Amino acid sequence: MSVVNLISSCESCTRRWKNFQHLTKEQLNIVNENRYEATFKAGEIILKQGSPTSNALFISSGMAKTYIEGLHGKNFIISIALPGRLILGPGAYVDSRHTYTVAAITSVQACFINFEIFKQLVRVNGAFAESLLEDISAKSQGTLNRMVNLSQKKMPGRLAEALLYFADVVFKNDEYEMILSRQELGEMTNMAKECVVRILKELEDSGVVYSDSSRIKIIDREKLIQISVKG
Amino acid sequence: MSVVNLISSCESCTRRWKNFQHLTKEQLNIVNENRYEATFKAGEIILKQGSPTSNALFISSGMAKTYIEGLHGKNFIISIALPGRLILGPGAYVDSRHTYTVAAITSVQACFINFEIFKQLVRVNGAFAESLLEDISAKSQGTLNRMVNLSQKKMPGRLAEALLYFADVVFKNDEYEMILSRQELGEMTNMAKECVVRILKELEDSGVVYSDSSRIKIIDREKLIQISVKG
DNA sequence: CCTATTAATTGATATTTATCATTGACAGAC
DNA sequence: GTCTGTCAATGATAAATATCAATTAATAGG
Repeated sequence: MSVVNLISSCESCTRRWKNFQHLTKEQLNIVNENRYEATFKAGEIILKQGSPTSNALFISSGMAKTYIEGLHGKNFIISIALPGRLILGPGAYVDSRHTYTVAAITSVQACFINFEIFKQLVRVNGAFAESLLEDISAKSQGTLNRMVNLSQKKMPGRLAEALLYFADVVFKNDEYEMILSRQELGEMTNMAKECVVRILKELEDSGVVYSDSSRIKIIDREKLIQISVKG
Repeated sequence: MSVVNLISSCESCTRRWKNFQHLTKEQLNIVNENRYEATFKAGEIILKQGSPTSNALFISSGMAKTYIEGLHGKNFIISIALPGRLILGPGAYVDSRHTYTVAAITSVQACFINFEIFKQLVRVNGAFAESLLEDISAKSQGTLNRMVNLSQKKMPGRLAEALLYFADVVFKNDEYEMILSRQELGEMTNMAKECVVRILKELEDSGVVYSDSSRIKIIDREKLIQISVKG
């Protein structure tokens, strides 16, 4: 990993976290002086579950997966980490440990911000603190929603949900490169990889999506939403 | 529900949320002046999912269940709400709606605190804000952990986990009154009620717990933990 | 271009879990 | 006390999902 800073300053950064708008110019400067950049190749681990939360992470380009290393060596993929979003597990405010691992899917340019500095800014800036609460709350609500869905929906519903997540959140397009393997798609939807293949095929046979091993195209969005919602 | 305040003030309250220690005397006074108490009978709904988060909730006595009303009328029990803990779903900072319903299991004395006031205190008091972040983060981490466990553990592991939750968190005792029905225990562990019955019987047959319909006694804690951890 | 390796696919089968139907136990209403 | 409804328990069965084994595609190195 290289350590050259490619972004000249937070102030001019186009991928800047929107919550930084609540900081004063001086405070943003403090952030800028306490960050460092690094680039990672696809497959490399950016943050490791259990390691100390010495930094908050942002991605300036590329994509990563965040996942919990669970029982019997089985992973559980939580989300796709994208540019412009704060990547900071709840452990930062619980046991000062990363709750999940973050691994690069594509080549990734990452920006690390000293967490003690970050935390200090939260303490002194009420609006910033509130915006962090909003960010964390949104993630927490997402997790609760996800937990209920994983519990109550059957496989087609869970997979449909994941396909829509990629279309709506990750790529903002109904046709996209499937950056996860079938195995990983299973780790995200709690399915065996063989089941992912089969249900994907069912969705294709019924004309809802087109899929080859590396590409997904949503053909009948309404129907896919219906499958996702009905469970 | 009655509206007589039984607790004279926050300052003297023995069930006070520990995070209030970060407030000044004046700030605690503001809280005190913007709260109201109410009592609920077993079965009554204290907060309804989807309704506006006009208040943060605390329970001064009794127990309640918090649950999400999910698909096809199926509930998902998130936790047992206990005295001394903040009950505020993430929706408060997302869409100003309660993320889950809270219903009294026993007779409950509740204390409602105006959420706008609460939020204002978060804005002006950095230490209080940080303590709220810690509280919310702990819950969020718990949810993530729960989601992974529900996904990766089989029924015996999930049920064992719930039994230990009651022993360790709710009652702090290895013998306790099972306040949830088999149906509800299933809503907590994502199992059909019949399966709860069967696995409870298996645990009893193997000498791990004693159970009758209303009581649980953990006999072999080590083995129960092992079942819970191994999944 | 060929080969080694990994990922995707497929079919057969086993396991896990849910549903259905029925019976028994218990608690509150009258 | 008896009725009545709800919850618990049990057995039989069905549905959902995982695993295993084998084959085929895709891909990265040499």
